[in-house]
Amino acid sequence: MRLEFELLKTDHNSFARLGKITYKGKEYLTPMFMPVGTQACVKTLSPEEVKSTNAGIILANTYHLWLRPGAIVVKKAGGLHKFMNYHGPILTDSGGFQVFSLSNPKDISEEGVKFKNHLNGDELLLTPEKSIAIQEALDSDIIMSFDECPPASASHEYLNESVQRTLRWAKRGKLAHKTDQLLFGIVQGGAYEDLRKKSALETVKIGFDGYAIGGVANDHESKEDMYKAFSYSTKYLPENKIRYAMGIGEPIDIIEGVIRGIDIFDCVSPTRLARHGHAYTNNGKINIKNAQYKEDFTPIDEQCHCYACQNFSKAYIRHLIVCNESFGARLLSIHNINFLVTLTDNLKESIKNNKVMEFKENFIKNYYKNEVQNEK
RNA sequence: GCGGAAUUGGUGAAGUGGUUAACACACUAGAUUGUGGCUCUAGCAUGCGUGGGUUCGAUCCCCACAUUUCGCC
Repeated sequence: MRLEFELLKTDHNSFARLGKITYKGKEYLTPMFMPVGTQACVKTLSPEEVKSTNAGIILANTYHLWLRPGAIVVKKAGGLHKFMNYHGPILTDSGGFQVFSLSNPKDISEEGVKFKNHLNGDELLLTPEKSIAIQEALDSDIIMSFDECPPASASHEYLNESVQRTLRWAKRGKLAHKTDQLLFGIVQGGAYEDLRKKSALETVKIGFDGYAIGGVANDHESKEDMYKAFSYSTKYLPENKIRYAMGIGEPIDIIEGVIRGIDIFDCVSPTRLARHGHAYTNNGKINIKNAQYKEDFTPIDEQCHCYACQNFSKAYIRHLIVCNESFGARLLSIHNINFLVTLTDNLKESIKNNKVMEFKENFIKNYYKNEVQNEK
């Protein structure tokens, strides 16, 4: 096994968990936030800059690397780690999310999903076996089962069928899997407890090295529904395996996820928001393009230890973003990833002290302070 | 000094004797959750150089002035 997980402690007042991942002799604690590097690159950042944020695992995407440069090219390069010169743990998404974002329901069959290659229009078929084969060629450390990721607004009837299909695909993927890479199963079922329960129990029965919660935050569903999906899933998952909330999230969603027993998270938002000029702070999200920062020569966050905050002012970063200089997106990406990693570090501390609920109250008080004032 | 042309938001500009002055850029905000990397959404001239006149009605027609520009002396 490339990577071991050990549950160290559970919070006394919630389902929050402190865990330890061991990889190549190095230890990484959970809860953990994983930055996304879809095309074998965390957008705008070098591997050194990614490491400077203290991020552990990073993500790459099967679908995108399959199209470009091709799984064979990455294999010839010696695998993803060598290809992109990142030697920490890497997780690959199965392409399941692209089922949701790039295809129509009618393109989904028992065999797999038909895609139109978004680059040249070629018709492609992705199947559970193919997804596993590509991920094995990429040689990431954690690979994901190929799932269907329907919108949360789908009917109970559709979600039920979808859960069944995802289970059949999970079995096929597990059968096809031959390497020592960890294989994670994915729980679906929208915000319905019966479906999440069935999906979780059946997925566990198949037996995976970790379990993900999918189908959340993909349809502008309410936060309440998202948190239900977390609770209804983790409730039926084994204690000694990693739980992973796919595509989450915003700071508050990470906190709520941790409280409901989730260990790892990934999200594009720190890097995408960075490219669009937004920065996370403990006092809420700011848009650094706002005119009020034009002559603000203080860092984004006085307390922050990231490279951007240690060396540059809001006025300078604003200037870079306004002028479309890529260094601006890079600095904000470093800051935003660092912010989420620090958030999960703070969560680890509060789990140790059984103070997760207090931490959440405090965080909300500061983070949404300005919005509350504006409402008054 | 004489003659011609021009003058429309921060910018480049379209336009018409008749309801809310096109479009683009810039600007001002907002959005973004398993990333199709510069995207999407909204706002932004109570006014068309200034002053008069003609007209039911003028940014548009007429006159004067100002400014810019071209040519000539």
